[in-house]
Amino acid sequence: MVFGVWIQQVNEMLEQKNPRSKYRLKRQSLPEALADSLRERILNGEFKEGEPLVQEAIAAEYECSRMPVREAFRQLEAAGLIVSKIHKGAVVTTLPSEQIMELFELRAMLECDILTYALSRMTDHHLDISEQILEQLEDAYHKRDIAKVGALNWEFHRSLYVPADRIQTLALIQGINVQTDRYIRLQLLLTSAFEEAEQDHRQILNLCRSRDTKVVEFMRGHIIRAGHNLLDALNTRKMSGTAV
Amino acid sequence: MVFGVWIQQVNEMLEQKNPRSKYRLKRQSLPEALADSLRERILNGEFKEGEPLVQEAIAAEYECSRMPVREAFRQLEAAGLIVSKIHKGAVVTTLPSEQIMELFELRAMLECDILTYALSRMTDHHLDISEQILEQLEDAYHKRDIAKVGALNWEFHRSLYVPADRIQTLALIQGINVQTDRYIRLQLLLTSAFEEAEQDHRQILNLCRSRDTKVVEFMRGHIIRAGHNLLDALNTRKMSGTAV
DNA sequence: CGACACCCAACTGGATCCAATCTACATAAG
DNA sequence: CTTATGTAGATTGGATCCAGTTGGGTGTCG
Repeated sequence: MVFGVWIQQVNEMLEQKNPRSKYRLKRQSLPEALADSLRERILNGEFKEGEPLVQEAIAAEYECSRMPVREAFRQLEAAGLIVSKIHKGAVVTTLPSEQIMELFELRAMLECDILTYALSRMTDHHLDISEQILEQLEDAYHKRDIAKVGALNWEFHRSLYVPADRIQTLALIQGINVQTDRYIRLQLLLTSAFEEAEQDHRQILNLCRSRDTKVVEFMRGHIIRAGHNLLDALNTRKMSGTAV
Repeated sequence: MVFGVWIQQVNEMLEQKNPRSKYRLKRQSLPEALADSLRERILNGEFKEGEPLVQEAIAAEYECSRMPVREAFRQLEAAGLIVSKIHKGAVVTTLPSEQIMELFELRAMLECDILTYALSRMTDHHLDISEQILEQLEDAYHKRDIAKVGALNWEFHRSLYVPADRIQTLALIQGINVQTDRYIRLQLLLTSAFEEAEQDHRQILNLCRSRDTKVVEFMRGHIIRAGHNLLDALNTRKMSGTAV
């Protein structure tokens, strides 16, 4: 299970609720920082599917020894981003398309569930924050900043779920989103199908503002459609024989 | 997210489907073996909630250096069984009861979903395997072998879901089950409420044999009830002031 | 008597070194 | 010419060593 580390993050977020000290400095060990950086690079497609990750090369890049790299690899492996075989090294995970769709279906199920909880607990303050994120997201999208769009897309979804106060569910969803993000960012490169998602987001926020329970089913459609669009994009890419 | 490592396991299982070589020797590195062993010990309650895990002590126990221990810790942390703070070491995770119930609710949702997929694909062969596991489970239960009951309980559930061929979902469920197992085993020590679950299991298997879709809702009740029973047991224990 | 500073022991974090294993290429036998 | 085998380079796995941080205990000063 990939979500232990997210639980910790979520917990840290929630600790901020009672802001005994306003300033929290985030301290992370080198392996964690490395894992963050490598995760981002995988998500951005810098390391492509099936590409081997060599410990020594990474260590050299970050100017550290191989040890923290090894620990970071364990984290990424637990997150499902890489698989490592004994004495043969690590490679970036490759998912068959059925499993990609399965991930989107899982997201649909879990995110609809948590959204139901969240809807009745949302305050206007929550919604303002979501709107703020959405504006940043739209901005990033128009600037074609893929990495930022990927990150903010999740931030927006997440902001809608926080009021539910369902820590385990949120951690689980975050773990799945990390995986789907890879493909969403890939899709952003390939197609312009994200336009549609942009409009969905506005609609979702509006429905939330009026506390309309129809938003749950709309969200399900939003996620499932995103999955289908992605698979279409991947298939046409495969058809046209473009290299990864 | 905790489920990357499970995905690998599940994939290895499925690889056996095309048995190019009948004999597969499982080779795991020391960190993996350590993680397995430590996970089992945490699940069995040998390391209790909040108890610190000292790298050096573990390393001495297993007669190895601290390095594989550190990597094993990363895995356990990703699985949500321990949390480690920088320069302060690792402690066994403590979950508030709302989060425990949340885990059971997640299981209910995910396991019902996958069971729906599995039901239409089950063969008699699958069911025979499940029955076999169930018999072992009943046997272990009558012998009061807590660890074995915990493991076989999951094996039984799992065997019902395998036909669904939903790898990601199964991996996710497995990750959650690892966490709930801790408390299920604790409950086995405290109460005799598992009798009820035993009968449930027979009922579930019978409904599966007749491919009755009512089994899905029955499963939901089975899991949710297990969660409630567990919380009751935990509360009465807390009331009576018994130490962990 | 209490508060603050300092110091020391225990532990974790990271680097370097050595051993085990895999891959690829070359070489030899059929 | 094909296939099997042996060997060298590369890469991972594990152990040992050193540095940095934490927390508690002691001593000193107000």
